[in-house]
Amino acid sequence: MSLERANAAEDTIDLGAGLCLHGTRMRFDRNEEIFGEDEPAEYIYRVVSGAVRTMRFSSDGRRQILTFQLPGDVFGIETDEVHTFSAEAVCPTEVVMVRRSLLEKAASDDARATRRWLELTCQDLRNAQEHALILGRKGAGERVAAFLLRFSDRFTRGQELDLPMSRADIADYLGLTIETVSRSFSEMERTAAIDLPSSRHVVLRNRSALMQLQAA
Amino acid sequence: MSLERANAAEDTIDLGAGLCLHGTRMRFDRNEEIFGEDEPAEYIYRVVSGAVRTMRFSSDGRRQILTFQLPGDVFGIETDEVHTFSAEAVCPTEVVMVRRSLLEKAASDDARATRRWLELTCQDLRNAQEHALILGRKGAGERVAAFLLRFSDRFTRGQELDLPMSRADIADYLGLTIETVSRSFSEMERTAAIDLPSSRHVVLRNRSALMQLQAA
DNA sequence: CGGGCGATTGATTGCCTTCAAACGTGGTGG
DNA sequence: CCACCACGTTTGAAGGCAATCAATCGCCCG
Repeated sequence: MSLERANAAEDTIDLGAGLCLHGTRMRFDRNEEIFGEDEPAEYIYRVVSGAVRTMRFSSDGRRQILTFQLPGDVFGIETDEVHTFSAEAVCPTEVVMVRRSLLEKAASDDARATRRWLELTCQDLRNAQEHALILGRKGAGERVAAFLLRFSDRFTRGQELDLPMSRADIADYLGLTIETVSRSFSEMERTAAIDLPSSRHVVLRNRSALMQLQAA
Repeated sequence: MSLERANAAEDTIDLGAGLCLHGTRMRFDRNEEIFGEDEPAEYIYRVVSGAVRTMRFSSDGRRQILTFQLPGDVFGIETDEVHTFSAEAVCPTEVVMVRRSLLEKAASDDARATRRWLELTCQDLRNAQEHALILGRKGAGERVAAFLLRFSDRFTRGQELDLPMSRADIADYLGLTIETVSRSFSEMERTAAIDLPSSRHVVLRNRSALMQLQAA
């Protein structure tokens, strides 16, 4: 019984102050689309396990990854009726999806829900601005170092991170090419800032060296 | 009497639905700081005339301009207690500043105020994401063309725009150097996409050519 | 008329991209 | 169980685009 309740509790998006929106759990395969740009925004999402990328495409097909969403992150909540970006699973991923109408209802019933929604959006905005700083004013090595440090808190166990995403994903997040990202990793390994036991597994050997590298 | 009321009405920030926050008008000289990063966020602002740039600096001093705020635009409203970016007047500028506590009060009294706040933040987020696409995936000419088109609706009279900002500002907004921006303008003039009667005055001669140029 | 600042133009450098090839690993079928 | 294939990654060589360095121009203001 308490187990049932615990499971039920997990299929929600928590807005704090005891406000939980109930939704349904959903699985997505690697590279499967969760929603597309210009599609009606019917649901909001929370990552349960795995990882999600949100992205936009330029008219000639170049891809810019806007964010990586990790377990616990909420995404897809815009005030717009239509998604302004698309979202895909980076790897096999579980999400909870909640009808947007439930969020709208909660927001009109309880001011704290709107407030929480606002705070989530502000957080996204700060992240986007930090991202703009990286894209506009940093060199390749600096971008990759900043990437590792930015996500080291999130998918880390000690100093070891397991990257769920490919080099192509990192490249499209940082505005670089696959090759340049790979070279930056190799360079960091040669300078003993990191270890690369495998391409997706990074060990931060010298965090302060990374901090210095990142310092655009 | 009616004139007095009209003037008073202008010293407000309008949240829609009849919600107006009263503030005080303020003038800033060219390049004068309005607020700085990490300063307590005591006020929110609306541009009355002139133009404002918001920006962040990397640790070694490189500047990234995040947005240009034009008359009518509201800026400086974050949920954070502290500004995460700084703001300066691009040219002699008038703003209305409203105590943040007034906004917080309005938001806790009226759900529509929070909702409006949320919508403004979402708009900022969309702009930031569009900006990321430009910074991450476009070449120099494409960036400058996108810049002209993006702002052509705002400070335009017909096909003529008066840029309030310097080449340095444009460069720091687009993640380029002054020289590259200048060369892009010259190139556009040579290909008859624009005219440049003076460095701050641009005439859009061939809008579809610009659209094509921008198409990353 | 002279000074200063912003903008333009030119020459060169350097970093990242592009093109190309080899490597390694995980998965599949023989 | 091993061979083979596909795909992601790494590495190398060459080229291109924007940054840098440097000089001139034009304009506003004193």
